[in-house]
Amino acid sequence: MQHVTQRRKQVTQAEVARLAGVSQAMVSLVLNDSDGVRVAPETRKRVEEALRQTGYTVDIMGRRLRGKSNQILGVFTYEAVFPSGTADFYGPFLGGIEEESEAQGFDLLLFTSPGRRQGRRKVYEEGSNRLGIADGCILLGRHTDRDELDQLVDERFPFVFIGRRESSAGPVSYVGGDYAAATAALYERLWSLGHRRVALVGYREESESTADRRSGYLRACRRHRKTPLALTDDDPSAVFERLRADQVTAALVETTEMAVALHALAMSAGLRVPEDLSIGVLGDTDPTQTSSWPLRSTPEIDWTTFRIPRREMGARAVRILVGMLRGDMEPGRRTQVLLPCELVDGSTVTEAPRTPRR
Amino acid sequence: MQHVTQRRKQVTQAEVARLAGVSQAMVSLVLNDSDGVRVAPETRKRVEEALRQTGYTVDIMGRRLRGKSNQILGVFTYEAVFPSGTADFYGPFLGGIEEESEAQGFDLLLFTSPGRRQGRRKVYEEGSNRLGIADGCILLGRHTDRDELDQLVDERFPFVFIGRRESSAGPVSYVGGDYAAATAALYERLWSLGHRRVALVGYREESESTADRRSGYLRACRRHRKTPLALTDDDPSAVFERLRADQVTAALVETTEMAVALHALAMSAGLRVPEDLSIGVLGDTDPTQTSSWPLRSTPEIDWTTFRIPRREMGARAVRILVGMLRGDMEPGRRTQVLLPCELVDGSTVTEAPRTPRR
DNA sequence: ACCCCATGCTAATACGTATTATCTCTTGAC
DNA sequence: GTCAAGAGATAATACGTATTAGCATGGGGT
Repeated sequence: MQHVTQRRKQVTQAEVARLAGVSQAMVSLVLNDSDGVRVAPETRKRVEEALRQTGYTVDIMGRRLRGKSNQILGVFTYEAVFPSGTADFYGPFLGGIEEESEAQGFDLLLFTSPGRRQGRRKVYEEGSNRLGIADGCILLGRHTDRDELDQLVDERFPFVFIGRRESSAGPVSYVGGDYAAATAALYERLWSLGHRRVALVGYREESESTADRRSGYLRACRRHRKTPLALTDDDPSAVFERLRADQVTAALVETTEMAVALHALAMSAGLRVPEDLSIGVLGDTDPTQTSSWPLRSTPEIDWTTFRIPRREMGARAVRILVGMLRGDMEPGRRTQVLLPCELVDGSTVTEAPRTPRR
Repeated sequence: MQHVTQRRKQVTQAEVARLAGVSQAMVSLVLNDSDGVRVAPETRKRVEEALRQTGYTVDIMGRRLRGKSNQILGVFTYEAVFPSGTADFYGPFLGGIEEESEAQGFDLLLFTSPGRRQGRRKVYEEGSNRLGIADGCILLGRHTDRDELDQLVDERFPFVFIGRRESSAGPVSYVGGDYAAATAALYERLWSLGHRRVALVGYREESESTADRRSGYLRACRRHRKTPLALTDDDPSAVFERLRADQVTAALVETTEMAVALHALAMSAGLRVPEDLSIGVLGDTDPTQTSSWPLRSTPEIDWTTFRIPRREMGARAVRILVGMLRGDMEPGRRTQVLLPCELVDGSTVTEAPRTPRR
């Protein structure tokens, strides 16, 4: 038993060249089929034969170091991609990404190694940036690190975010859902059903998506000359009390968790949903996301909400990124896309009650 | 508008060195804290200051170019990883793979580009093997290509299969589920419930997993001195008729699809499941797999089956692969693991009927 | 005064690849 | 016979990093 690791002899171009009796450069030329440089058919034959014999595979590091692309798109997620639970947030995104990558002829590099800080991943860990292995990168995840984003923009590394992101360091390419428009549309739906007191219940934490939802809500309020009631309190029962006090007949709720909690509170207070209180969920949001709202055993509720086109977003992001890599765009420009979200009619919204609740 | 792609601005050690007034080597020394080489505290200070100012990050490629091993594990799947449907076959496997990779400090490279032939992916495309990009590779998928597998073994590329595989070219490392034992256990369960005519309904196509299930079934039959009845016909109603003709009281069925079809046929023939016919499913198999059996709108049935430890299999495969890469094993040896599958008691198995069905 | 050695740094090199400049033939035209 | 052209190959180089060999300096021991 030889204790030496039978290291897979990484075949280099130099070895292939030796076997074929040519120079390393010749091998590279044959491999890359460079225009303008002619290779004798006989030599090409010999080199190709040697390539087959040795089972040569290109070393991406060497290649990339030289500044060539290696047909790899990085995918960086701020949380684990495959959760242990059944709920699956990233799945549809990745589905779209995978599908489109395959169509475009790129492999996907999932960055998992950089380690985490407090459960969240970091792009830059101990000053090492692994992103560079890929030609470009797609970033996903709710918990974005501002400084990291800035640094990324600064480095001019080609990347596309899924979900709208802003950076003080410059414009960011992204593909997001048009939450503002969808929220406004949901408001309009409620309005047409007779609701005149519509509240917004959102995250306290400020992120782009939360801001978008609120801006859509505020826009709709302004349009109908109604005073907005935007609640962000983390305490469900306090929120619920506030809704009752203000005689709210419909609530636009940012996450399913919050909606579930409100639903439960309403039930136990003797209110029926939707007859007494209509509830609209602002997007089929991440079911796995941590929330301070207590999530009880959920009966399957057929929420009225809007569908976030996750799969399309993933695919679109890939197309944009590949476009950037091809140099289709002027360097400075960035592509920013908001895809429409389709309204989903569920059973948690109906006409406003005739007599306001006491 | 400059049409040249703006080259990525990467801070290099050389630039840091220039700023600090030292050599590139000095920067590297400071960064790596090499033992034996001493750096003057004052110089170290200056370099560290320059590092902070520039926001330097290590270029992983330059580094790995020296050491080889790029801390990347390849994942090759013979079908798309993220299906568009809700059913998710690969999810749990990948979950385990991801988790363990992260723990081991490896990134994952999903191979999607090699193109497909008739919907199935191919490892070797145009003779070039992209797998070599990774340090080692994990292979998954029902539709394995014999020749490809042989070639892989031949190349001595480090890889681990998920699911038992055999190759004529040599031993293969794998992590599988112990279908034989689990099938035998399910048989024993049925036996203890009084069933004396237990049939096997499996794939016609011969694969390792199918073979394992059958071998477990045959072993159990031998133990109880019963003549096996192993059906592989693709026509559900023919199979069902055969079961009736042979007065079978319990069927071990390889896939959920087949089970669903049998269930439906039994119902429409006036038989109750499980009172008249017990059905055990041999593993919670891939719900997305194509089957010739017609899959009707399925009521959610609480099958009696065994749980395939997918997540554990993924994680284990990674550990084995990383071990191979580290050289823990003697080169020639291969690791072959079968993980136990836990029995799941559902509502499709009960005591054998007193009077055999007519 | 001389040598030795430790200290603190730099120059040089290797890693694998792609590309450019350069070199060597062969051949055809004059 | 000479020259130009051009085909066909090679040498050289750059990419960013880690490491080793080596260079300068100075202090202490003999």
